[in-house]
Amino acid sequence: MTKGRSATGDQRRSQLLRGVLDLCLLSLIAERPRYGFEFAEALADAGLELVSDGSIYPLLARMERAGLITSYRAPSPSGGAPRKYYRLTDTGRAELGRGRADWLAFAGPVGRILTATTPSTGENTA
Amino acid sequence: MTKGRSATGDQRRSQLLRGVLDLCLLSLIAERPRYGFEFAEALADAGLELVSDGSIYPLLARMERAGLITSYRAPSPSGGAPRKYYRLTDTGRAELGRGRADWLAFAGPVGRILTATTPSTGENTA
DNA sequence: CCCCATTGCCTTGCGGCACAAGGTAGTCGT
DNA sequence: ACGACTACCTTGTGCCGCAAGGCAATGGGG
Repeated sequence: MTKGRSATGDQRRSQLLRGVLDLCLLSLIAERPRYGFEFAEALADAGLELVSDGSIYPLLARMERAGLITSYRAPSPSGGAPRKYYRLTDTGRAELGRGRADWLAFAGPVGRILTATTPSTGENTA
Repeated sequence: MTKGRSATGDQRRSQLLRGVLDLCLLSLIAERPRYGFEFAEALADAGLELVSDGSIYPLLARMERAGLITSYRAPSPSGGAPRKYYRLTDTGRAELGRGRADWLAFAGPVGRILTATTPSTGENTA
């Protein structure tokens, strides 16, 4: 119990990921070609430890179908099944640009709303 | 002619709202008691013009059922149907505090991922 | 008085998506 | 051969924002 995130916290994080997880993957691919297992690790490195591969693979498939990314296979250097690497298309790069703008246009106002109030736990003057 | 936002952009914004819309409402209520119609307006003022009342009322009902807020009715000063005002409970205030922390712990890493990449592939969007 | 515009609240059906759990396949050490 | 590990993919579930539409109360005009 000490270690785990609260159930409600986990649930909120799941919801928060929506609409932005695809952009994160796109952004990570933009740096260099990546394969599935890498993403969860990279996201955890960035501070988002919660993303399960059951969310990532379907999303990658969707994005490939949408023409945002392409894939190719390569043998795993560490032994095991071959990896499936993804890289960006021009369409994907454009989408990433739009998405970044959308995120900024969203996170700004939200942050303002959430911090604009007096965050005191004191009594309200109702 | 499109009226400004693209369909895909609207959809992303819908997804982005998840997990944070309840916190925004909570935060707005924390300032002072509010009624339904006010929220869409307040969110638009903050820069989020997209939220429809079909999202807000069910959410308010859910939060009331969860014990985060309470409601009372008061006649409308501008004529028309009576308003239903909401105010925070202690539980709601606690949830708001937790939510703010969750948001910060989420928005930070995401912003870092989305801006950390070197957009070296070709042009720079300066 | 009746009608209707305005204000305000609520419901239904829909669709997208993260997730948990489980399954498949390739490679290696023993 | 067998298990362990790496890696990829699928299914079922539940949440929640949204569009569209409907109900209730108030007040003004014909």
